[in-house]
Amino acid sequence: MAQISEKVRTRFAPSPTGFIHIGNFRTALFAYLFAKHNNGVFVLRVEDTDQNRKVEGAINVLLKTMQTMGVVADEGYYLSEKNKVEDRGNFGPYLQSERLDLYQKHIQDLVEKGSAYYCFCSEQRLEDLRKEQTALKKPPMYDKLCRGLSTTEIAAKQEDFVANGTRPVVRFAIPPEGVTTVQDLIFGNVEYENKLLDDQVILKSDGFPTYHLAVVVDDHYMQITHVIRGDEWIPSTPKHLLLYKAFGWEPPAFAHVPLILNPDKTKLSKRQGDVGVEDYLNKGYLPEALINFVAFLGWNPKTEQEIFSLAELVAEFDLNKVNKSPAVFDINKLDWINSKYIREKSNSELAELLMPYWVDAGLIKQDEKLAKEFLEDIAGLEKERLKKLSEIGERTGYFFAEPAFNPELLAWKKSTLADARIKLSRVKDLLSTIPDETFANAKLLQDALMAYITEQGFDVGAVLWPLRVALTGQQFSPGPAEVASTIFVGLGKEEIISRIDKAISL
RNA sequence: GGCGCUAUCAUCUAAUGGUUAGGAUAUGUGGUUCUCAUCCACAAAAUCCGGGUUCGAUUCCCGGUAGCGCUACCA
Repeated sequence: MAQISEKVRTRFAPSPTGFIHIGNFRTALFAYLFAKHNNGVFVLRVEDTDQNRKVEGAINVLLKTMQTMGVVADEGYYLSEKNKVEDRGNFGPYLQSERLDLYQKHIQDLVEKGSAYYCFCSEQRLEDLRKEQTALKKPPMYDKLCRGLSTTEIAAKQEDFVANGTRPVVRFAIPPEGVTTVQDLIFGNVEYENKLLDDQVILKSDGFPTYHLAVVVDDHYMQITHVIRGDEWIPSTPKHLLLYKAFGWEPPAFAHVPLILNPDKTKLSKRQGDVGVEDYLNKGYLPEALINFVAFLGWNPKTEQEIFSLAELVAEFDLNKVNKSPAVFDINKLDWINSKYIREKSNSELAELLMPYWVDAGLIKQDEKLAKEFLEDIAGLEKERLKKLSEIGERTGYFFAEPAFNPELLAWKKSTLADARIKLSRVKDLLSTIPDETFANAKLLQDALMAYITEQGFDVGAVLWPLRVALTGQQFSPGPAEVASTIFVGLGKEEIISRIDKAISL
């Protein structure tokens, strides 16, 4: 067991697949929070033992995502200031494919101790065996055929393999009897009968170790004190424990985190929407919102506070408060949290965040220079309406191009189109008497408008509705004074007058 | 098939051997309002089923059911 005085070391060990699954990210976040809460170290190591699944440039993407999320490793891989993949720490290399010698040495060690053995069975035999077992409704397991091979038999088979240019795999010899108990910080004790555990392959024929061997060796040498990982690993944990025992090592503490589910309660998968952290980032969910949301899937502080910064999470996080039951990923709640964070941004921060989405929507050209003030004003108007950044395009098109709309829309529900036109021309007259300083301030402009409406004894809606539609072409939008003031700032008073003229003559 | 895990409103969850089972999101209604959004108020909404233990079980135990995970030379 980990001593209290020992420095906590946790790790995130993704495979380089090119994106970070939201469930993996949450696990990484928990590992990070736990380490930081205990003044420990958070390590990032890359598990690339499956050469078939290797994706070019994946580590870069991975680190970039971690960095924008603000969850950066103290040790292992990180992204340098020049966006280069670098590593740091005393327990490297942090890429498993660069640690092959270490694994092979330990596998050899196990073979010599009799805790592991060469297996010469062909894939065909293994497949047939599995089919047969399944047909008989028996659990598919390796039948340990090679476990009893004599030294001379092994030598002979080795020779055949060498002649064919192939290599045998190595399997871990599970003790035939006894019970292995996983003591999990979240799930409690889970018992497994050894005889039900399969003799797992630990060295593949391509010379790479499997996950099971590599994870144990690495966690040991990297001095990981708490293995925090997804709960799909619980069933393999007894094998890992037995491996620690075979090596004569003290195992770390384990904390398995429950899964994240689709709304239909299946394991969160690509088929039912986005699963990559990158996907959500691209849609305009803010990193802090994503972190806040994901942290609350399976964990909560047991108070009524729901909005937490990363620093607050570090202060509050406690593995004891992690639930055992899986949680459904509820996009509505994410939207709500995201909109809360959007509202907390300053107009200028928000305008900057919004820029790529305006470009994306074709409203602003890549290197087009627009008045900062204009964009900030627009950002301010939309701030409390946006659920995610990507919505900005469809909401603000009228600021960048004259709106086209059906004239019928000009008619307020309690009035008529003809009346709308009359009101618009009256408003136009009024606006020509209003000084620029008033235009520049939405509040003052609103006051001026209201004063006029009251003085004339008009219905408020009979004036504001058509004016708003004339300016925006939209059924729903921010108020006319706010919009007019923003148009004034970005496009000038003439644009306002021209839109009103246009609406009158439509 | 085997092994394992899980089970409170639609969703995220709180709480408890005795409570009107609490909050949040989403939903609905009303207020504010030219519209939308915000904001405010209100409403509807849950302890999977069956046994046991107990004066009393949503809570503890057992069984069932359901869901999920694992069952690879993938992680």
